[in-house]
Amino acid sequence: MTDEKISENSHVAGKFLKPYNPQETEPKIYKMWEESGFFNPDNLPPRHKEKYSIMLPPANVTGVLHLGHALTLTTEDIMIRFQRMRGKKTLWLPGTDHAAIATQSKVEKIIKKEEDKSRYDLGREELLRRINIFVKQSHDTIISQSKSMGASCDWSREAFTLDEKRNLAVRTVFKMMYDDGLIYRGNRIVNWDPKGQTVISDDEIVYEERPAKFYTFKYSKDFPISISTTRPETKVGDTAVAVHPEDKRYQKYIGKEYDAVFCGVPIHIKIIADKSVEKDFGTGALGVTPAHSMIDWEMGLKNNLPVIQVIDEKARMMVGGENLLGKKVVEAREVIVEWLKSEGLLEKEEEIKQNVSTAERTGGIIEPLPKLQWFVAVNKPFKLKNSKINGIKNEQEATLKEIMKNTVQDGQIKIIPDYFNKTYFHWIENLNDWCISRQIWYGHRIPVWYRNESKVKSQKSKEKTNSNTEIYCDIEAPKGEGWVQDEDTLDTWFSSALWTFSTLGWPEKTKDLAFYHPTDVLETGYDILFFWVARMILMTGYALGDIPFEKVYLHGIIRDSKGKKMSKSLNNSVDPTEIIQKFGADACRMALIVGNTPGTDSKWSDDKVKAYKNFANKIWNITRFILDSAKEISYDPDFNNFTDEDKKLIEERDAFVKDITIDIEEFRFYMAGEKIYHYAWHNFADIILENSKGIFNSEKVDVKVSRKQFLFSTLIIILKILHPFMPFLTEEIWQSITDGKSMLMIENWPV
RNA sequence: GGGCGCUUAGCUCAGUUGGUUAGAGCACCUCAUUUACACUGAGGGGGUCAGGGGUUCGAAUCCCUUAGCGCCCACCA
Repeated sequence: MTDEKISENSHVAGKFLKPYNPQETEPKIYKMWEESGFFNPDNLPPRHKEKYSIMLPPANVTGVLHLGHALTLTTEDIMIRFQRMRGKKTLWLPGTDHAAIATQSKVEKIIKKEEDKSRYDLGREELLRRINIFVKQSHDTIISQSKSMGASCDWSREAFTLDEKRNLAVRTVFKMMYDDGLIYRGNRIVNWDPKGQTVISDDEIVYEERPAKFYTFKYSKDFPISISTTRPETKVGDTAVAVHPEDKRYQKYIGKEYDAVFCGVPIHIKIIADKSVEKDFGTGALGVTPAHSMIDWEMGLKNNLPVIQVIDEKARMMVGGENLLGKKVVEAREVIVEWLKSEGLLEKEEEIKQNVSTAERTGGIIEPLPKLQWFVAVNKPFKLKNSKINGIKNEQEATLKEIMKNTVQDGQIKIIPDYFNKTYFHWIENLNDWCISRQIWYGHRIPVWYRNESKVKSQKSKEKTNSNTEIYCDIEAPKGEGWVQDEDTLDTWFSSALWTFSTLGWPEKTKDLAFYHPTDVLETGYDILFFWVARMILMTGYALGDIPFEKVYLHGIIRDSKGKKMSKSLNNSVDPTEIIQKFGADACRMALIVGNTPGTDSKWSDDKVKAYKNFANKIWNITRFILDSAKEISYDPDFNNFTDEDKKLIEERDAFVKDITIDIEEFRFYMAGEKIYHYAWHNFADIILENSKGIFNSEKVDVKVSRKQFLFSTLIIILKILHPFMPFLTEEIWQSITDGKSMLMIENWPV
């Protein structure tokens, strides 16, 4: 303690006669912080030298803040405020995410409901205009809510995943990867979402268990082998039947070819052998539909089978007579089953449970379709430039998968809690090429232009570029006539994957980039470990040859009091704004942090918040007591003549402060918060303050002075160590007792 | 099918890498009340640490095993 002054003005103590009022205090304090400029590291006093940086996970601009955001904001604000007080030059860079599919489908839904119009009725330009209006509102709500949580972000550096600078970063990385052969255009089976009318990546699929019927039948009366399927409607697109090469029942048929008319559609079937067929499943024979199944597609490639697409982008039949053509797949299924029955071909109909793939954002049932799309190759070697990645030398050949693996394997990036390493590696092992193109309009347009392309998109069954097509990929559009830009946009995670460095101005070589990157910690929910964290490691490793962050702190999901995930459909969401209104942001923050260990889900209860609201008032009254008692003694920061009893208390207190400092350094916020609560209330207030009453009533001046000085200095320490957790309350008290001469936010941490 | 995690007081959870008698908050019970604070204080009850086995001087903690719960990945047509 050096320069703190505690005011002795009587009006100061008077203010504490009323209970603490967070609603009145918080906006006022936040305004003061913002006006001080200290959220921006450039404005911090000279003692702040060493950098400490965190990039806030950009919130989706799809609506309002929920408790998950509140937890992110609180946890990161604790880290930032703690490090700022310890003298670090702290940058906490905020922003928002355009969340391509999520945002577009949300706006589309609104337009559909209000005007009964689709995006095609509006057209690309008008839809984007509407989305931008929605996004602006959504953004403003999110920012003001983040501020009400007390977040000490540097708003002057705020970024958006779809603003101009981030768009330049996206185009630059795309071009680099294209030139390195890591981004390629390929025709293959992709996950088509008929509801969202776009392709999605493997990670955006959610499996739902549903009952299904498993049919066993023959294509025709004279076809020798029975097959089984849950999707008879796709069988009009079959071009082979696959059996296991060692299956004695079917060996004699391998290589033979048959013609049949299946529900009015002529089909030509070749019998092939493939080891991936399980002899004991179903009939042991598999009808191969290369156009509508991932596995069948691969078999088709190996065996050079024709690919016949029979289902279109709207999940309707593209072949057959009146009974089939144009029908939705579910209806077509019934038609075919009826036909099988009437022809006496259906042998068995079983009830089974099946995992249906659905689109995460729209809920649409995924229809695997062959399409020409853009991919990032994760297993293709390239020369890594400027490598600082462990185990990969500069200019050495490496794959993106290796970058993701090496950085975490050798502890260059540390994941907290560490058991998520296993989940992470497991994911990488199963990772396939990343489909990055989306058929939606809101997002980063793919920086590729075509000339002489013969209506690639309209030919539904054969998506290929004709041989005359010229392809041009660059950061800017090509000069010359006749170039048409790719219609598609990029997966939203492509741009958020660049977040740690695009926010710092890359590809420009900015001072910020040199100073603040790599960032210190990435704090986010474990549910986006794959979507985001892994992709950031991939992209940063590729573009900068470096890690994006040194530590990954994964928090759990906040569930409702019964342990259910909060969701709009269940109507069990808790609005942080309401909690702040009722209990104050500080109380909300404490409730989110205490008892919440990393990687573990926690249950929300208003009772918990109430307890911390009471705690805020307790601190308030502790201050009042100290200011009110033994008023004749004023604070002397240099006082040193403590009684033995007080020396012991100081020793205890200082040991406690060291202890919680280590807890915070080692990311045990849940524990530090609880310990501070316990020390302040049940040790300092209940024991020490109670005991002081007797001392202040006595006539021993030395003892009184010693105790009063101890109480003063301990109050200061409690305010400081509690500040990262309850910034508003502590700053408000600080402002009062120092008469506004300094700011707690940038005070020295007491050890 | 593969992987991860959880099971500790009525409830929600800690337990820092094995070390006195297992902790906290909330809830509950008793008492106190012109008290800094009722957004309060003093005290109290309550646990075979999921079950079983093992390692150890010593286990909630390490190993094996059984049961239940939850999550992630794969997607058998």
